[in-house]
Amino acid sequence: MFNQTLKQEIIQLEADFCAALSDPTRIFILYALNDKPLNVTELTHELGIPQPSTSRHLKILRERGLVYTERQGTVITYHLSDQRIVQAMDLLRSAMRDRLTHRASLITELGKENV
Amino acid sequence: MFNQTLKQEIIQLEADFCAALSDPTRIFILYALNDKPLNVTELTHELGIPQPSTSRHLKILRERGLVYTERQGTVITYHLSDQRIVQAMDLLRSAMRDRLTHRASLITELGKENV
DNA sequence: AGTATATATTCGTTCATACGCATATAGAAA
DNA sequence: TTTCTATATGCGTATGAACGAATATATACT
Repeated sequence: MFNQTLKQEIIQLEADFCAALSDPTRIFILYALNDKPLNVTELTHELGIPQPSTSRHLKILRERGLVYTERQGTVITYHLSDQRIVQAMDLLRSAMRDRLTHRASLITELGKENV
Repeated sequence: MFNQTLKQEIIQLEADFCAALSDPTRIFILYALNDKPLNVTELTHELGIPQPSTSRHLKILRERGLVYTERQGTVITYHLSDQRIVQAMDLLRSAMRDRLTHRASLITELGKENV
């Protein structure tokens, strides 16, 4: 009962975390920040989208703790909060790649059979 | 141009992958399947939700390649397709845990200051 | 063919999310 | 205070996801 509820809450947090990752723009942002910290203006140029869009995506990443900020005057620099986030993305990416490779080989085999 | 488009498509795939993970029920399913393969009826009982809901969540996981199926008669058993999926989730979970721990310690510090 | 069980799909609704556009706030400098 | 730059937020809309309830499909068995 208590543990059950706790477990559900943790899984909900995990789902929220993943929801933050389920948008191409935000994934791009995370990889960019993994390279080096950037401020909103720099990110906006990298992304080629309106500045308000960048800010809104950053807000989501910030609220869920994937990034943190550092202020110098009016400029706010965003940092990736944890290396493990990108490590996890890389794991998913490699699993995805293997899946596509496997599917491709199935199609190749299918082609041979249909000759 | 080509590489740019390709990169965007890969990131989109990655986002779809993460979207599959951004639901508590599906996370629960993945952890359950990591334990051992289960059929739809078994999963439905584990989850305590209507069977059609289970099927719909499984469809999403299946379409994105996170799970695969094996049929014996009328029974369809679902398997986790790749260990790295759960590994990635565990990485995110640990990053999340550290973030919460850190936040908790900040609150503790704040408490001391306010005495 | 007829029935029973396992799994999948459809429909309608409700709720969340993303975006464009405009505007608001915050800090720095004159 | 005014102005400039950097960043954030509000509003309206359009698109997508989740769910309950009902129903459809598929396989096995008689």
